[in-house]
Amino acid sequence: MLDLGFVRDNLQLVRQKLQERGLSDQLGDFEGIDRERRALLLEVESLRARRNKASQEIAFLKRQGQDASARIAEMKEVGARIEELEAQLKGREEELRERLKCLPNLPHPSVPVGKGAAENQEVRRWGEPRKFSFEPKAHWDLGPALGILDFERAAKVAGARFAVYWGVGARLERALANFMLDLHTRQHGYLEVLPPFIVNSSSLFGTGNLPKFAADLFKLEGTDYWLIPTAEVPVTNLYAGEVLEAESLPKKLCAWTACFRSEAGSYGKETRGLIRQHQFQKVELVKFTLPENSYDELESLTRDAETVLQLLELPYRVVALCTGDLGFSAAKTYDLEVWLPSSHEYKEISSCSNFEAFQARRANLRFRRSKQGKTEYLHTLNGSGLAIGRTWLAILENYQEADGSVTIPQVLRPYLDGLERIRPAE
RNA sequence: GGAGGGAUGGGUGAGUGGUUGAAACCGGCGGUCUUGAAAACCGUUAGCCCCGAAAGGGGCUCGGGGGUUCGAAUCCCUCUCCCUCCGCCA
Repeated sequence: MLDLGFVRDNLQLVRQKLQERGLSDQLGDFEGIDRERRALLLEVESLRARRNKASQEIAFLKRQGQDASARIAEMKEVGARIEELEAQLKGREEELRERLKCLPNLPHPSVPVGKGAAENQEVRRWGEPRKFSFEPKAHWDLGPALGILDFERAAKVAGARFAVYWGVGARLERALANFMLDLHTRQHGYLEVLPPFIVNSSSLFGTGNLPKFAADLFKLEGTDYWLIPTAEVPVTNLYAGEVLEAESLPKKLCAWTACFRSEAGSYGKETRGLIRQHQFQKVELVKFTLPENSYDELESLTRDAETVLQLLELPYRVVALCTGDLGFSAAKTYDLEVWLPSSHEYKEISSCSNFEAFQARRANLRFRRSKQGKTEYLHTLNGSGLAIGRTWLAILENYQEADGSVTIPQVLRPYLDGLERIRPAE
């Protein structure tokens, strides 16, 4: 959420940034409503001041055993007037809050201006896509042929966009989770946390998923519980409402969770394979930082995520999302895209973002520079490190052999009892 | 699922309609004393918002929301969370 005072003082800028995102002007008569709001507030508060003073007089008169009925009658009227004005004030505040809640974050000046994914800017590439001496297969052919991936039975027990992993397939998924968690906790200084996979709506508001994006989520019927679309939601809200010490920043957390997405509106898009599922696993990196450090922290967080791909020796590129492709809460985002030989393209496998104080304001995440200092909003960042399902499929496709077997990347072998290759089941 | 109890400032905890934004204690900060530290003593110690150039003035907040009242931390309703007991359960 943007700061009310900031929006008031920078309406032009906010309007321009909205436009750069390719969004229509949702501000409406922001200034007018705010002006009315402040006029009402002024009047209500002065009436309340009057009532407070009179209340003391009434108390005094009563204690003296004198008659206070005249003052009481007078205050009865004042009270009614206050009530009237309060209702109006509440209406104005509500209007402003509704607008503010639905306003996206402002893109950072370094974010390229553009309409959509086509105008994202490639920042760097790593690794050389392998030259195949045969036609590389897609993972949705390789996996089932190896007997480690099964969409039919998943459809039977759940439905479309679910998968069942069998045997080594399941182990590979688990090995990837362990490998990523070990890397980030041992080499990159993150603290592992295991959060709830179900959250309340207040947490989803904190990260910016609500109120606008309820359709992307699974809600548990008859409750205020939602399945998490990413560990970002529970982890970012861990310190909601708290005031942290500046010395405790940055806090670097990493979490393995299942993630659940309704994928409403994506019908017909990437329906085959593991790319777009209702349920997948992910290791998420989350940082809470000082405002002045957040952009450096974004660079290092992105590098931490890239390290996973480098160690797995999967070719990838880094792109800076343009204004038109940027998520609602993000001020700046780098996507990591892994090479997929079957489709001859780079496919998103991680998204690393700086949210600046946008989520901090919504979730009330603050810090203090000194004991007697003022509280300030901290900055939040997160990135996938990595999406496990997509890493799994990238390994299958990039490490496949002509006979349909798949070589296990070196770094994963210790997690699989030294297994070097997945071969078709007998 | 059933029955009961609770939520007050950084912490413990008092306060059951009127100078209570809130006692006391602990903690924190500043000081006195000391070579230094401890102890002791003294002082100080919530947040948010509005008006204002500032000085200053005002408002709101005792888990959230609503109500009663001239006036609510205190009374009523409701929601959330926590605790105890019973049942069930990994």
